[in-house]
Amino acid sequence: MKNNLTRIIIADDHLIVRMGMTSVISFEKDMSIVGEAETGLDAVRKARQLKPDVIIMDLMMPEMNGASATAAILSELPQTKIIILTSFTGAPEVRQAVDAGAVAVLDKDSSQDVIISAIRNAVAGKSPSIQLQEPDPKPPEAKITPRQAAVLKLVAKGFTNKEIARLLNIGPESVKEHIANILIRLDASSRSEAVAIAMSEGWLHS
Amino acid sequence: MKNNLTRIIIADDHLIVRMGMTSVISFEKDMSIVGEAETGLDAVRKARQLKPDVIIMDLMMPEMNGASATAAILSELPQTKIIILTSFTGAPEVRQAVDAGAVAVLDKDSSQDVIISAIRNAVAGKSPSIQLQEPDPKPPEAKITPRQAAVLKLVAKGFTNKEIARLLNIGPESVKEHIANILIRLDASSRSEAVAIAMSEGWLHS
DNA sequence: CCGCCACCCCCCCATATGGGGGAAGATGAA
DNA sequence: TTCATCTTCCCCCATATGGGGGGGTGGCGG
Repeated sequence: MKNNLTRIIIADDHLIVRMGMTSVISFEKDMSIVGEAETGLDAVRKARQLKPDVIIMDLMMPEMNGASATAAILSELPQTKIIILTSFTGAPEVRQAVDAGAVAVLDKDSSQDVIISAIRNAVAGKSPSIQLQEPDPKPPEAKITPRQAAVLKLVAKGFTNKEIARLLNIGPESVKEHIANILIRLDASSRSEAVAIAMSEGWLHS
Repeated sequence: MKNNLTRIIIADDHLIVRMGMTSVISFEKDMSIVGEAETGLDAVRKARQLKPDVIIMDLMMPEMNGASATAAILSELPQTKIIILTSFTGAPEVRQAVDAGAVAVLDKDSSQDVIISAIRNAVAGKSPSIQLQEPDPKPPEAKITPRQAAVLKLVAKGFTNKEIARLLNIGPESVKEHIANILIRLDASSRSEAVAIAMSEGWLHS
């Protein structure tokens, strides 16, 4: 590592988060925040102007979300290391951002050490921090089986058992079976409550 | 105002937010952060120990949400000034927190000046910052009526129409009517889908 | 090997649900 | 006032749902 500073842009619509990030990074002598952005679009513009080494990017921002901004920036400045900052490493947008080329995913709960080392790993070219969101790829599976999850997703879309049966190419009785087991596992008394539980746990969506 | 420091607790599950808040407040010589909490329950305990003048409280926290924590703390230490910090001033929990006695609501986007003056207003007994969340009080009501929302919440808990009828002191036929209207308004084909839609829109929860 | 579990299918039946119709009061806007 | 909307309640009926029983397959680990 040369004596160069690691130049960082922090993109987040919350002032507090930007302040916090600045505060965290200010302890590191080899890092410097060269710019801030409040929206995804803003991040793209600032990246073009400042050509930073690292961008710490929030997922949920006005105008353009973090995943889209990541894709846009990397198409122009492919050497930029983009670290996604989110409060929800299980969110579906996280996968999009990673697919778009983000090198790491950081939970907003992360300790100072984790944040700093994620930045260092990013500039060093290592990107093992993506697994941060892999540890729990299937919390649903811990509670319900893949097949049950598939059924539940269709239930959430309002399909009847018969329709679900046709969509999954199984008999309606099997769908009943699956739903009965889902109700037991989730301790729900109806498919509606099961949907509510699953959504509040963040399963479903796709 | 005496020469006393304003003693502040910051309650937020995100380290970054706590760092940011600390950073913002560190510029003010008459304010001091005496404690941090990562959950609502933690906030209650810390408040009991430290008896701060002001608590800056996030709404969305593990174990206990900010609104409940606000109520719990004020029941014990009514003189405490609690300022709600949220990324979503339109959220339904905001109203609960205000009802529970929070003196102000701050958006996480707020500038340093706004945050600091909100704290000063709080300790001075003025609380004009609550109107921040009035602009859009009822996004759900735009789609479904209050009564329908009440019914839908109970549907999400798995109650049958009959049970909902008893809980709301109305006839089961009325519940059917409400649900039928909900299905029309949300363009859903079953109560399960209605629950899924409502939850994905962020209405429900409470 | 055998038990366990996911997955599939079939029967039964009581109840819940969704959809159709109509009606009435209360409120508030046109 | 008339009109729309919300709320409450009533009738009808076909279907979906939830719960119970039974059966079968295949895989995985003790």
